[in-house]
Amino acid sequence: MQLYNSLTRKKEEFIPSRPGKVSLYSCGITAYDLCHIGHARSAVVFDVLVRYLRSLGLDVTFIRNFTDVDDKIINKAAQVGLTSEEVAEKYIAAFHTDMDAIGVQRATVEPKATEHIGEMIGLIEMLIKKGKAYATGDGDVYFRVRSFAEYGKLSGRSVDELRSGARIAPGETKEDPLDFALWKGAKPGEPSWTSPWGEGRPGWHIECSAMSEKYAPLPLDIHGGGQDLIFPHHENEIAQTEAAVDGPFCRFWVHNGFVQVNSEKMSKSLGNFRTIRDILDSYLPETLRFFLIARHYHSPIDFTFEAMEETEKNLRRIYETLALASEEATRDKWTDAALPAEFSTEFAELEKAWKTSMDDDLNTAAAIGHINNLVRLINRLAEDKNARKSKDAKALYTRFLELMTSWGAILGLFQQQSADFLQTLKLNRAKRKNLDIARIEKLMQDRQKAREEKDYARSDALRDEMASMGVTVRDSVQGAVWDMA
RNA sequence: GGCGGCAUAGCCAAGUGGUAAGGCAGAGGUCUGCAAAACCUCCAUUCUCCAGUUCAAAUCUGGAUGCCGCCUCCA
Repeated sequence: MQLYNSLTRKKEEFIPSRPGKVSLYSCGITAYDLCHIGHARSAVVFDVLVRYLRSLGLDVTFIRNFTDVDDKIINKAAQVGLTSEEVAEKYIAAFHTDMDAIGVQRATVEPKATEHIGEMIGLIEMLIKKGKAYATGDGDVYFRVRSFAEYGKLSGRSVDELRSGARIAPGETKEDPLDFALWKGAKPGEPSWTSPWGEGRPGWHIECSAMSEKYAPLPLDIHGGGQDLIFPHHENEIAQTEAAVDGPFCRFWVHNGFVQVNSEKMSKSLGNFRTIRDILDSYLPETLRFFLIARHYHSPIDFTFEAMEETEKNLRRIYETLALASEEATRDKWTDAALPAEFSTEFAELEKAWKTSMDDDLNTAAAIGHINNLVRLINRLAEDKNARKSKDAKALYTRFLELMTSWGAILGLFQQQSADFLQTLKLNRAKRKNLDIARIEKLMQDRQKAREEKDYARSDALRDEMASMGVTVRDSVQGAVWDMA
């Protein structure tokens, strides 16, 4: 498959360096608050990538770390009267709860920074020995940016450009304003570990260098994260690891785009920060997941409730067709009537197109487009009075259900029983619209009675009453059902 | 100021040289007691604008305009 590599700025054929095996490291969260939908997007994107690579028969070692020692955690701990460990533990648990809800699978390894202090110290010592880092004497250790000639190759910046903006803050003892901390001397009350430079704690960037190297042979095949991590975090990881091991750190850098809210960057200061839990209060987890992968992972996406409503309608349409296909496929009698050739021809084309899209830089947006086309094809088949009952139609219904199951297992969608899902979705929407379900059920019964008595004036009046509540009624052979437009 | 990205229908959104996927909304039709759902037809001679390369450009090049991100913590 082709993947867009941020390092080379072009799409490249992805071939694992070790046949059949893939190492993928993705930057996880700093555990100091609830995850927002930006975290959800990043997690979902790499979850789909891992699932897809595995579906290709590759043995993927997926590493997603937790930063559990950091200024933000320390601040939060002081604010709420917990220890840093307690804060980190609480939000790691919240991460798992929320990510489980939206179908993000656990990584192969989920290392925590505090469990790898020894590895980090080892790496820092190696960098000092090579002249790439220096201790200041007051407990801090810095990476000597100018000593790494290729610094800036990922973010497209030159050291000279960066220098013009950087300053040494008062009290800092860096040699150069660009140098970044590998180790920070302990301040009173902060979590700290014993090191050759005294009590202290690691800098942020060194964690990922130490943990990726520990759990995967270098170079990594893929390193992922949000686009905002390109500079300085990923740039610094490259500098640290490559300076230490004198070899390449990672072959493919894959970065997901941002989630914006109403076209603005999501931030706490703007007050448009949306946690996963906020969204799941109103929408089903699968709707959020579908929203996140219905656009290409590389583009910024704009979160709006209108977009969620549209996504939900598309998802419902797909599940309606899954329900239809399941029902059609269980028909008792099948005929020998010939199926018009275009059904199977188009079906085969769409099946191929799905894989082509996924192979093209994980283009889930296009892949979902093909699923929608397949949905229409199945609906059209089920509309055809002759074709729908033919043995060939049975084969297509069955194949459709199989494909949706296997594709859905990659996308993390369409895994529920369609009837259950549709019922759950209906109740979810009814709740969101504050509908009185008991009253609707009563109106439905009254209307059914009126219809049986062929009192259409009354049944239509009852339907109008429901329509004014936003409820639509559908009559079928099995009886009347209600839903919302 | 420096670096990078984006600009496709009413809205969302695929499409990186061969003549515009898909979703939502909308119009007409089939079906239906009437509806709804589904299906069929229609809905961008055109991809922000200008110039260029090419037999051929939404796709490549140059320029203009607009929007966004990063350069400080950030998925």
